Amino acid sequence: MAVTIHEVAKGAEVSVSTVSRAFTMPEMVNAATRRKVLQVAEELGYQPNRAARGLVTGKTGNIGVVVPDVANPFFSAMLKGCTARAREVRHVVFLADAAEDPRIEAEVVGAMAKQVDGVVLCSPRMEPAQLERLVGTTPIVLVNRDEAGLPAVLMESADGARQALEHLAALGHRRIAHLAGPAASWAGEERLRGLRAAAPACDVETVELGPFPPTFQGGVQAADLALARGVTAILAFNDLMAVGVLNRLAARGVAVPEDISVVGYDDIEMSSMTTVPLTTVRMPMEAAGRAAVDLLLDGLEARDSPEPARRWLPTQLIVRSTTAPPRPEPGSAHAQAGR
Amino acid sequence: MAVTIHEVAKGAEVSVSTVSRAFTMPEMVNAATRRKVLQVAEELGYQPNRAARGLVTGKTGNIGVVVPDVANPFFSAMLKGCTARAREVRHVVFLADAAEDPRIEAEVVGAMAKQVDGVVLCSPRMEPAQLERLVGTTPIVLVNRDEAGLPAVLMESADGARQALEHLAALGHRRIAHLAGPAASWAGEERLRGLRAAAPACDVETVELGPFPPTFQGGVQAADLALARGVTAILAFNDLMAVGVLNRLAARGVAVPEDISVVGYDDIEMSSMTTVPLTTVRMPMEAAGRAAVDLLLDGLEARDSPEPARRWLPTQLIVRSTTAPPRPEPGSAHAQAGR
DNA sequence: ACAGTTGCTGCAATGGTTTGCAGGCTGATG
DNA sequence: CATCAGCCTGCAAACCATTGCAGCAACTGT
Repeated sequence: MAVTIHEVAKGAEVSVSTVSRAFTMPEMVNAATRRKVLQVAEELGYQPNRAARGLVTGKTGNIGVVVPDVANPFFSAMLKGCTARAREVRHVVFLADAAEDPRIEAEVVGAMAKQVDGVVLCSPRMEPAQLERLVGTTPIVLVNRDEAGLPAVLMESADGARQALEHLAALGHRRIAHLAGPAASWAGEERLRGLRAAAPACDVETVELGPFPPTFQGGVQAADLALARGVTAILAFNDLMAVGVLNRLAARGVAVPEDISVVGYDDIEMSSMTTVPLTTVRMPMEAAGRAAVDLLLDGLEARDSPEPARRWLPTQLIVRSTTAPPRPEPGSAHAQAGR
Repeated sequence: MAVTIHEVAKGAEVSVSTVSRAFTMPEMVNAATRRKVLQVAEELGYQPNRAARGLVTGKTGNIGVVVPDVANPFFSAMLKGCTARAREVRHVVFLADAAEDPRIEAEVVGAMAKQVDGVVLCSPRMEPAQLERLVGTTPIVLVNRDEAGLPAVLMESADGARQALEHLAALGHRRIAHLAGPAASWAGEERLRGLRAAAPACDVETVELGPFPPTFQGGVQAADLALARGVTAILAFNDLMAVGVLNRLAARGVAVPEDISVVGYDDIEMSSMTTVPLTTVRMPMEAAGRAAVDLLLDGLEARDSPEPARRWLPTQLIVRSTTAPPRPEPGSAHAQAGR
């Protein structure tokens, strides 16, 4: 059905080798011959079959990407980075959605392994041991997870948390709740680390709540708990939770940012669309996707480098409208009289 | 590097043919032999190389999916449906993000064509002529677009618009704005068709505005125009626009749903998370993705059927909190005195 | 005119898998 | 015991592309 290299060869009256070379090693074939070949190929609509090439060269030009959930904006942004970068370097991507299931994660990389040059694992949920088993199957790069021995692109989650905390502290907040996400989250641990490290210097007391599901519902659930603890600001695990918090707070009649400040994490699209736009720390998800495929491809070139490459991407606090100075305490010396 | 059928054959002391058959035509090989083969394969961690199989059988077990923008929740939901269904039928998906560019769309299906059994094109932006050219390259099924001669899965957009309109009419609205999306959108045309068909029967006057970009910004821009036209309700092209409308309305001090009703379209995740949850018509995006891969695979089986298959999926109005009866007109006979 | 380059091209092997065909073994039938 | 029909199994060709090697022509320098 589809047109092969043989038909082009026949059409251009050359051997298949020449056709092949015309595409992959242009300088090796006579300019006139090449022109002819390319022209015939164009007319016939020939597209090389990369699978066949992969068989002989060992390089397929495909890369695998597995995400826990494509419908999650955090991951779809990452995925977008991967596909965009892959296209730039003339690769195509195999996608697998693991449906948040560690077993599926392992299974799909096995299924893809033979057809790709390597796979990028976004926030893999699986155990280190399982991960270990996958290495050797095919080259791997991790995103948003740090496992000894594996190349990874990481985001400075801890630093983001620090920025958020300092921002809040500078506004005058002294008692801040942190709503944790899933216990197993690497990024979550990092954030907590950053928070704990920065808290003393900022002279703030953190109230650690959770874990909660990293969803809108998780946020509404957490809001009440935070409120009961008498904090003036809330740091949510991610934007989805933060939006849940915002909603619950509105429902209970507490004003944001007047009564309480809220900051999210990730900066998904939605964050700028809430009725009062969300202050959040931006994670460079798309950049992470791009970096991951670069790392993967570089790693394939340079087999030699002993220690696994890792790329750190900066995070940045985006101040919007859900943060403000806390209401002055009634008896406080600093209470502003006028106004 | 990777373990091939040959090593399994050696390990199980049989020929490669037998190993191959043990996997693909189990009933043809002796039960004991098969057990042995499967066991050795398991031990060695053998995974068949589907690319090689594809070369000889012409069926790769891969399907291509191209979307205009993975980061768009509408498409990521569709994509999720595709990947989920593909996994169930033991296929893997090749993903391409066309970045909303018709040229890229055409290009990527060309690039994938040889490696997949067919491709599903989600809301393709390209011209009918271009589309035509692609047919013949590889089997294709369309989603959310109706082009003569091609199998497609379609959503009853017109009916969704009808439901929304009737809902609004039943609440008492008589003058309703419709905010159109991109002019080239098939779904948009369908909706308009449904709207126009239903309006007379409902005794409502529609004010057709647009086209606008189908985004948050498009919505804020459109809101002012709608307001100026003195409507009591707004039907937006999609939820993103509706959220933009909501925001702009809030900023201008008009209360939703008291002063004006708003209904969106699509029912993306975000719709239920706005401070006042959005009334919208639900598009079965994930179901559409699943249906698309089914249609594609069925089409491959039954080459014979002459007329292209098409699957229509129902849409459904989801009433949440942005719709309510309009404020009674000051001089109206029906104005409620008490209260 | 000759040997040595240089530049281009074709032959044939290669990769991992499927599959048509033929051969071998077992057991049943006569 | 001969025949024949299943069953299984192996051999070898095929799929599409890449690439080392060798061949060939034209050109260089002498």
